[in-house]
Amino acid sequence: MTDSFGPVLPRGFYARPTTVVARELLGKILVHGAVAGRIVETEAYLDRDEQGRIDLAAHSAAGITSRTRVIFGPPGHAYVYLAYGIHECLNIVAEQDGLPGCVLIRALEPVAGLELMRARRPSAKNDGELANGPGKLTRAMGITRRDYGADVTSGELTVRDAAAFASEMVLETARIGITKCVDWQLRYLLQETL
DNA sequence: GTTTCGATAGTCT
DNA sequence: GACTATCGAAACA
Repeated sequence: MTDSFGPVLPRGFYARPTTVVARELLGKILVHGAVAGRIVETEAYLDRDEQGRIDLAAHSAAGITSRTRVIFGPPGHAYVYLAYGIHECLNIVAEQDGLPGCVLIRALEPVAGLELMRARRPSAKNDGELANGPGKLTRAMGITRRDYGADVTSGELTVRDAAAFASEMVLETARIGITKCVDWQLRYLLQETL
């Protein structure tokens, strides 16, 4: 990859526990073609928690289907699904091949290709609203179900390493928009320290 | 400013 | 046949 966005994260980055991958994806740069954004919010969707309880909020809890199969496959691939019949959402598969686990990318700070993002997101009132939600960021970045299963360690859609955040801290909260396992603290966000 | 609600189609039961 | 890992417009305060 010979562009200005920095080194692509290797497969090994993703072949770790989902919670670790979710936390460490914060601050990294998601690149799709000429557009890029800094990841500032993620959620982990697990197989089981530390006490062995099944994560019933995870799509993989339904088992291997045509939709969920990529979640059980090798790490570092994109799981894109349609939410509420309208919005496409991007996840990145974690854990070793054969084990389910993925990280929902919930929000980005636009970094490059702002003009294109604005054109794709006409309802955004300012640049902060271009990608501040899982359905919004896929729209802004041009990510669709065509990217289902895409390898994010090479090609058009990649995640790049970035300098560690200095003035921000990681906040852990409950996940959004689910009805099962609502108290699990698996949402990670970057917050400015004041 | 906050709350409510409809849109809309793929997936699973 | 029911449900959904969301969004944005409209209604209200």
